[in-house]
Formats: sequence, C-alpha cells, structure tokens
Amino acid sequence: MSPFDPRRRNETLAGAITIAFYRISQAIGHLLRIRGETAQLSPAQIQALLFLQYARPGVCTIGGLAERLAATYATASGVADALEDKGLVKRKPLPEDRRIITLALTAKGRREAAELEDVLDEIEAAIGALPQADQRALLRATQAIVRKLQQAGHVKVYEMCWGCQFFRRDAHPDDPRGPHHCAFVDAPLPEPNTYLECPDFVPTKN
Amino acid sequence: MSPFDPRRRNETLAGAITIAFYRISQAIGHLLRIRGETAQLSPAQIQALLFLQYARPGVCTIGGLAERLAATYATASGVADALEDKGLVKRKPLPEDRRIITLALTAKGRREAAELEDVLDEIEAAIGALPQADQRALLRATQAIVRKLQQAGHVKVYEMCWGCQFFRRDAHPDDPRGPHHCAFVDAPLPEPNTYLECPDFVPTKN
DNA sequence: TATTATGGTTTAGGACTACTAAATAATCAA
DNA sequence: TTGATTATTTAGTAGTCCTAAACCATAATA
Repeated sequence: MSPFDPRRRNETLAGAITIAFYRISQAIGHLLRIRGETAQLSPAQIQALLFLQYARPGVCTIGGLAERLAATYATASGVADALEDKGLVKRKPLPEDRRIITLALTAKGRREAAELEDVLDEIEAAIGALPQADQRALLRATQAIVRKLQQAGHVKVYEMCWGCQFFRRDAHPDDPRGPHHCAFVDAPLPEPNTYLECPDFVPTKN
Repeated sequence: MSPFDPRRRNETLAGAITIAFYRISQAIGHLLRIRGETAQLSPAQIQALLFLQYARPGVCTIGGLAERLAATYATASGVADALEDKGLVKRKPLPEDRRIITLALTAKGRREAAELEDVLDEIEAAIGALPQADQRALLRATQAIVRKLQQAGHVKVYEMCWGCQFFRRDAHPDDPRGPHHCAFVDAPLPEPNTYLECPDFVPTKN
C-alpha cells in the first residue's frame, strides 16, 4: 500500500499530496524538455546554464556542477563539453590550483541563460494565483520538505549570503577586497558576490 | 529576473515556493534513480511498472504508457522492450483489435512493482510530519497547481472511478459484467476495476 | 627529496532515454 | 477496394547517466 494505489491516496492527506508532488515533478521535467527543444538544449544543459548564471565563482567548476546536478564528475564533464561545443561556456584552468577547471558563461551563454529563466513561469503563475494564506502555508510546508530532503542528501540547497549564518555585513567597510565577510571560508566578500548562490549557506536560526 | 535569481526569490512568496518545487522535483528524480540502482531498473522502467500495476486494463498498452510517460510511442516501446527482457512484463496483442498491444505484468513484475511502492516514502513522511492545517492547505494548493498543469498538457491525471463525474454506482446490480457503470465509455464496471486509475477521470464538481 | 596519498578532471565503454522519420500492419470509412 | 487513420515497431542520432581507469597537480609523509 502506497500513494501509488489510488485507493490509498484517497484515504490519507499525505498520500494525496505525495502524488501531487510526483505529478508536479513530472510536469517540471516536461517543461524543461519542451523548453529545451526550441533552444536546442537538453534539460541537464539548461540546469547547468542557470546554475552557472547565479553560482558564486568558486563553485563554477566541474566538481561544483556535478554536485549540483547530483551526478558524477564524468557526467558533469560531458555536459560541460556539450555547452562548450555550443559556445555557451568556456573552460579555464584556475591559476592557483591547476587541477581545477573553472566554467564561465560566454556572452552568448549569459544571453541564453537569461532567455531560459522563464522555464518555470507556468508553475510560478499557478502559485501566484493562490490566496496569500495558502501561499504562506505552502512556503512553510515545501521548505520543511526540502530541509528533510537536503538532510537525506537528495538535493543541494544553494542560497545567497544575506540570511546566512556565516555572513558578516560590513565587517571591513574599507577593505578593497570587499566590505562584507564570510565566516565560513573566512574571506572578504565584495557586494555583488553576496547576491550569488553559495553551497555553504546555512540559514540563521529564525 | 526569475526565481532562479536568489535575490528575486527572497522577495516574492511565489518565487521562493517555485524554487522549492524545483528542488523537490530534483529530489524525486534522485529518489527514483537510487531506488532503481538497487533494483537494476531505470527511472522510466519504475514509472512504467507502477503505472501498469494500477491502471485500468484498457490503458495498459504501448500508447497508454507513452501518454503517461509523456513520451513518444517509440520511447514507450523501448521501455516495454527492456521490461520484457527482464521478464517483468508480457506483450499480448488484443484479440478485438490486433493493432493494439496490451502490456500485462508477470507475477515477477507484480512482485517487483510492489517492492517499488515505497520510492516516495521519504516525501510522504516529511509531509506527514507537518501540522494537519498545513497539510490541508498543501493539498488544496498542490491540487490547484496540478489542475493548471493538466490543462496546459504537462501531466496526465489518472484517478479511480469513485469521485468521478461519469461513475454511476450500482447502476445495474445484477449485470454479470459488473454492478457499476461508466457513463464516459458507457459500459458496465466490475467492482475491482473501480479501484484502478482511469485517464477519463473528471472530478465531480465539489 | 622521493614517495605516497588525495583531489579534480578526462576518457572509454555501456545501458537507457528521448527524439524524428520511415516502415508495417490492422482497422475503418467511402 | 481504395485510401485514410491508428498502433506499433525499427533505425538512427543526441544526450544522460553510470563505472572503471588513467592522468596530472597538489599536499602530506617519510
């Protein structure tokens, strides 16, 4: 007995909701796929472009991409190949550690990523149409679920510095390397970087 | 600007929720993948087995599977090949219309499908841990979203007869072909079939 | 200094997922 | 019967994933 059994899911709230998530998940996959058809990009390539558009420089590497896609290095390397062939991404070895390959979007890649940002608009619109109170409950609920899934290692959650436990705003206002500070990597942060996604993000307690 | 921009999604409820759905969707993909590794089945094969386990006989065909997977006939045919090679599914031409291939789970296939029913248990548990009021809001919200996605053609929703507009309970109690009736296909329904998923399902008004 | 991890990446090979386009075969309508 | 439609299959291609093995750079150890 499981939510896949239509009898069961008519008996429990949690079962019915689980199936709804399963369906939404399918729909998101479908949205990525059809969006990719017009853009000549595969779902993984779309995810990679959007990742590179908003991730902090230090994570834009083959390893960082692999972690985000929940795939192996080999797979991430292949996705990078495809994007490089299409002229959307450029590989550059990192001077400080020449084992590491950084991935940077080309101008064309940035344009393409910007084009793709609307992939989930249909979902967002459906959510926006709900009453505010339901939206607030929905946010609480989905974030609680994401937190559990994150603890179990099924997703990586990246967020920007503001709201992160390790963020020290204006820690050294006159430092040319940046006015803010990250207590996790113990390094100064220039303002623009604080708006990028970071894998070390941990939300402040409340 | 889109929910993929971390700045944007900290400003709107809908954006933050959209990203949460995106993450849950990734996690569901991941759950299917790792579950499949132990069972030596691909995500699509798992979906197919669970589909065949609960779908009404008439939909268990290559075309029905294709529709459910939101894929082409060619893809569905390939998935059926893989499952047949593994001895989980049997192809049988339909006597009434010999163009149609029905797919039936073998005994081994039914056992395997039963084993797989727990794929989404982690999701269901996370939902079950939420307060009842949030669960009710969550059900309303997710079902509203699914309805929109269904209208846009991004998912197929299959449900069982009970609760369907076309279901006529005990329409002909003494008919040996079945006591209930489906007004959509205008045919009698034996009791067990009323508990299976049907693509023609339309919910009653309220 | 040489040796040995360790870490990041790439390559090669395989199973599977998708697609399109074209072939086949059965059924239905004229 | 002819022709159109429907269900499925096949072939060919691109891409997604994996594992295993190799490569090279850096770091740790002796």
